[in-house]
Amino acid sequence: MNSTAKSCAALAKQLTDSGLRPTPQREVVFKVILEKRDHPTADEIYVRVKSQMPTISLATVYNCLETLVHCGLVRQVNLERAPTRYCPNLHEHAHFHDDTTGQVHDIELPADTIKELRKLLPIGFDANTVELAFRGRAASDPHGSN
Amino acid sequence: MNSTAKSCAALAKQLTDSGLRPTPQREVVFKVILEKRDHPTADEIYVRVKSQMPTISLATVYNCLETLVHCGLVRQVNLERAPTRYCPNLHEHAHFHDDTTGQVHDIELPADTIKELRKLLPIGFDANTVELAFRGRAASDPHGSN
DNA sequence: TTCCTGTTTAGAATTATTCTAAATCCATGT
DNA sequence: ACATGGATTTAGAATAATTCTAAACAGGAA
Repeated sequence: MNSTAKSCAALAKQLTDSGLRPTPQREVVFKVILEKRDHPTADEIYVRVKSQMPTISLATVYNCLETLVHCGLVRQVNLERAPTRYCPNLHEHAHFHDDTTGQVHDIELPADTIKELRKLLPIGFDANTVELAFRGRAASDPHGSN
Repeated sequence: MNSTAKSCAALAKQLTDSGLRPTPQREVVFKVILEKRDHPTADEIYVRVKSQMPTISLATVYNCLETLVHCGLVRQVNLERAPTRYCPNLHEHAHFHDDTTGQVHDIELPADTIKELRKLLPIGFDANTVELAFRGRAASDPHGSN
């Protein structure tokens, strides 16, 4: 089971499973996020989508993103005080925010890292999400990611 | 060495060390953050400060906060898409954001947790900050913190 | 005192996001 | 095929957090 969302076929299924419609707007937004995995912001997604579907509105992009996040097809990444970014990598992973370039890199984690981190919580705390984010600078092209 | 900022005396020193002036505004903002450690937002700080110094402006509160963060007297906490919060606990610690109440709790971490997390970074990545945040719900008063 | 630089202030500006209300779409029942 | 109703999209207004701007102010060095 690859936890990275793969295709628009998956999209249609996931949407209808949630009682939602696989509309052209949702498809193109999803496609754009899959295409270039650089953690784009809503605005960047808007620009990219417009070239394929010039009539789409920014509000729709926000709507679609909300829907995709809700269905678990896309993850939302909030780093420091900056526009929210979107990420189709559904693996448990951390993010590295490069202060120099502003780019966001995925950092894959050993299988049980998040599980271990959860154990650090005192009793009484029940986390449904764990976010691990680094900030700093990355060598120009650390491992070919973007 | 207690890494939690303790007093306004410490403030004055830290500021002058950085070539900045220990102004009344900076002092009162700092005092308010120390007083009630509930991770207040800039706006909440503004309200609290105004009762002691009614002429202060919101912009000044933002300025002072920026200064305090710069001097390392206060930490900035950004959780999901919400107003930035401020925290005088300078220990390495994580945050737990309670979805139900909106409250933020400090989670103290074993001494080397952050160091271990840093090791997970591929070569070429050099992090100067590591943020670990949980979201979920906490038992009504998990351990008397707020 | 005068000058200089750092600081504060009020209000305008910016930016990301959400809201609103009207238009449109689509599946369904007739 | 056709009307109905709920979901979706749209454009633009509204909101909220933060930053910017320009003018006033303050305090220390010359």
